[in-house]
Amino acid sequence: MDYNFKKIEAKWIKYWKEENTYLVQEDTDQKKYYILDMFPYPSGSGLHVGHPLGYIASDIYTRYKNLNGFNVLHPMGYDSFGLPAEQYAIETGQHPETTTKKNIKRYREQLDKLGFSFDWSREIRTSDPSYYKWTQWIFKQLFNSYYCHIENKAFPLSKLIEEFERNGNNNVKSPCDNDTPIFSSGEWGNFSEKKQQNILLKYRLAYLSDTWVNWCPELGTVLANDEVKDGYSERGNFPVEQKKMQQWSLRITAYSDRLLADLENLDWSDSIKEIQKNWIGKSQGATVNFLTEENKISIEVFTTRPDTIFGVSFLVLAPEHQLINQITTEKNKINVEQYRKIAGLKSERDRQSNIKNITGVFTGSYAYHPLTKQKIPIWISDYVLASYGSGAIMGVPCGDQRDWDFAKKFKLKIPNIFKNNNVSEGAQIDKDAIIANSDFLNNLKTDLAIEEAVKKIEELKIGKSKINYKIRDAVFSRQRYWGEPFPIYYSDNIPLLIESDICVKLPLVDKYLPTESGDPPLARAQKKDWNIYMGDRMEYNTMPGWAGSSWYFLRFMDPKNDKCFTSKKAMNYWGQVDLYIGGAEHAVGHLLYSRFWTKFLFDLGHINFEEPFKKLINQGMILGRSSFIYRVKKTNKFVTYEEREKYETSKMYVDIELVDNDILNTEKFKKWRSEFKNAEFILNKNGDYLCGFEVEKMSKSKYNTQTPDKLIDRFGADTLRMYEMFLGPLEQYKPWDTKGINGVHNFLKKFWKLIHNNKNEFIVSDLDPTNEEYKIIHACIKKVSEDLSRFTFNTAVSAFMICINELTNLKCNKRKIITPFIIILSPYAPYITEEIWQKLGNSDSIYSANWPNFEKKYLEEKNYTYPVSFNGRMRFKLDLSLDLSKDEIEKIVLSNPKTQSYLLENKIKRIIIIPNKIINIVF
RNA sequence: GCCCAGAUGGCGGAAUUGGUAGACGCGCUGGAUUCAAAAUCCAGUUCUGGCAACGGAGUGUGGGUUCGAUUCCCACUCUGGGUACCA
Repeated sequence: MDYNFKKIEAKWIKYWKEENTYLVQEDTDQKKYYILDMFPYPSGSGLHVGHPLGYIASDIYTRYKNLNGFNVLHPMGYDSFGLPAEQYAIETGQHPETTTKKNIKRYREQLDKLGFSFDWSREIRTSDPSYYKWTQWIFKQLFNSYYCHIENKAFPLSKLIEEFERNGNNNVKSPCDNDTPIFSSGEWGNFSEKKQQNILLKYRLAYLSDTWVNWCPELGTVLANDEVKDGYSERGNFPVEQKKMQQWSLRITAYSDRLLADLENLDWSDSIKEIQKNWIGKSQGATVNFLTEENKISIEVFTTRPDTIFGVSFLVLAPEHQLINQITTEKNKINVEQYRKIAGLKSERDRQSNIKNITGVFTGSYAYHPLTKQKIPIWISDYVLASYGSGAIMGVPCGDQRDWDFAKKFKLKIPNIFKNNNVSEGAQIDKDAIIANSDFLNNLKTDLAIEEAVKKIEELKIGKSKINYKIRDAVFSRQRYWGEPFPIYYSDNIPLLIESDICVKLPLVDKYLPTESGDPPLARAQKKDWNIYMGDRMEYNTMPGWAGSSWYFLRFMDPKNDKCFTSKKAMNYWGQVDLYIGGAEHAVGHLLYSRFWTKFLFDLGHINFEEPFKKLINQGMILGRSSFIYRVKKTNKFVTYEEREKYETSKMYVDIELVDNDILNTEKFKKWRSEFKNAEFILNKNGDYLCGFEVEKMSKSKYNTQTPDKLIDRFGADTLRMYEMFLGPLEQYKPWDTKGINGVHNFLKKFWKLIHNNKNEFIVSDLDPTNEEYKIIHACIKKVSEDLSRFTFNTAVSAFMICINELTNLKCNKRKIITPFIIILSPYAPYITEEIWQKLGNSDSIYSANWPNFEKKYLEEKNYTYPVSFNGRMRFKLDLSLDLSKDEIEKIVLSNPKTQSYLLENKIKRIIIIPNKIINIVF
């Protein structure tokens, strides 16, 4: 083998480690650049080929920036808390820390092989107490803060307490729980300590509230949406219901407006900004109160279309609405109860997506229309969500399609409120429609009618103008073991902070399951198992996966600091992340929460920037091919793909390692998980179990991951790096396929051959290059520089190939050409270029070289080959001097005999000549 | 359902501002080398008619704007991602 990549790569991994080539320090003489990858969750299946895609791109850009004189921070770490490790712990009894450490070791080995320029001295792990100590610290800050809408920022709670002592809460404009009472300073002073704490909890940015969870009674635990399939638990296939549970929440809604407004200045893709915008979901509308006929209960609805108020013919409440019990008449109680039970089994997503299957139930009660005083029926339906608006809507079948469908199904009235409108076909959703049959709103267009309607509603005191947000406060607790414990204990049922600096460490437990009474796993820990224990009990919940990832970019700047989360000095130098690369699937989770925490820390003066990530690139996913098996419901029998329709089945992922050519290895499958030990199979005619498949996201939960190891072994990391880039644009989604990898490997071999003789001896020429050779290398420098500056990593690979093809044709192995070539290639293929850099006689790393400038003079052209088109269709080409004027070009073209043969008898209408571009003759 | 993307040869993709559609690579076909194979090198390769010269069609579908559309506009189809406890 001439190009011995194995030897070369092993040599340079060792060198970089020994020489600390990629160690980064603050250096105020140098301009900084901070490049960050979304750090991985270290799953048991190892790094898959999708992970390095972004890391390779960021590594290439890091090296490019570095060669251009920047001091580049490019760290890596692990988001090491998470469900899969816990699941594995439940199954095997191993502590998640053990498996996590093992997985991290594996990841590190894989990452090292890929030749990344990470500064590993800065590695962080979110599950390490030295890290989560500071996650807890941030939680403490959130717990001890409230948001002030007057100054539009967060403040320490002490400021709020002072205000309560002085004036009560009458003038306070701060987001708080809906049931917060109004009190005077005197009343505040007379409240018991417990009552005061309860009230403060209603203002804290981290607070306790009741929220809905997927509860699986049989497993005695809360499930992630991911773990629920069609209303059953993926594990064990048990029914799942919705249950209310007291949990920690973070008041992200306080920041809605700022999170929305500041999107504007971010260098992020429009689509991701749009996703966040829609997630925040700011809408201007109004609340309207409807009084019930009998007991005069007021039902508040929220609407974005108050202009359609005269079209209301019914009200709909969410099945969870608090007033239902009071409203429902005796006669309808049974129906309503039944309906609520069924709705409780459905997930929110099911309720929203199943619009063809309209369901609902009548409460038996009526409300008065606040303007027309007409009687309108009050219904319950699961298409109304308790969590949005007020959990109740006014049904306007004439103006809203869902309302129209609902009215049709239950034979409710559909009063028309638009000019020239026919209500029998469907709702009128055109925003330009003119209002009719609506008293004072007649003949108005939507915009104006909304204004007038709101004015009237406020005047009559039947409602208020209101800005509503779709975004909800973020639920911040999980009933899990493998997450950050809260620095919280309870005394007399009041949650209190552990004030000392000590990190509350995860206690040991005997099992990673919930207790028999349904408490989270931490409730199993004995008092002595906690490194700190206070009050009646400790908090049993842990923090969610996104806690640690919401601020990790700050810790990388100063990862070893044990005095604070990151020193001011480090923060002032590194500042914002200049370039953040990661998947678009984090659009509203991680990317929104990090923005929230950054703003919060900014408000308290801990950091001096308000947005974490200046520029964001979303690498497209590398998609995998998942395999599926079909379990016959409520059994341990699995039916082959062909026969699956004959049974009632649920579709399940199966590890692609157990599948070859879509045929399941049933023996391996039985050993896969203990629950399948006695699995039975219904096979096809050939006696095989055929799996179904889908091309989709590569993910551990889909068991469809492919690792890079085998490819590195066969082709080397330089080849894999270039191939992943060559696959297509970074941002695009693409299915994984190794077919083309040979081409990239051949390129490196070809390059090697150009500068080595038959005996594999290195050989370069010291002759001066010709203009032609200079032109080739400078065209390549130009193309690669441009491509890198616009992040099109794939086209640069072609440019390298073209360059080597052309140099090979000229048999050019001149030092003055090869040197700049390896420098621009080094970000892509760091190993082979280090090797050649050394062979060229350099004693330092190629990492300390300078990026070459391309020189225009080598690329200037005197002539251009014009495509000559007739009616836009290219017919022939004409090589012309670029000095010619338009008139001269026209003369030459018209006098060309070919022109006549295409024109024939036709008269020329127009001739379009764009110098250096095209000639088009229109006839 | 809702929100966001994407669709170009047999395959991955290129065409940067509306200006030669298919760069580069894979695969395939033929040839050279070889006892043979691998490796390497050379030539061809969108489809279609034709010996050829040269035509016709063509960037998911249908329409529009333009001298000119993969690129801009409108309507749709399919695929993927997210949808609040996977990360």
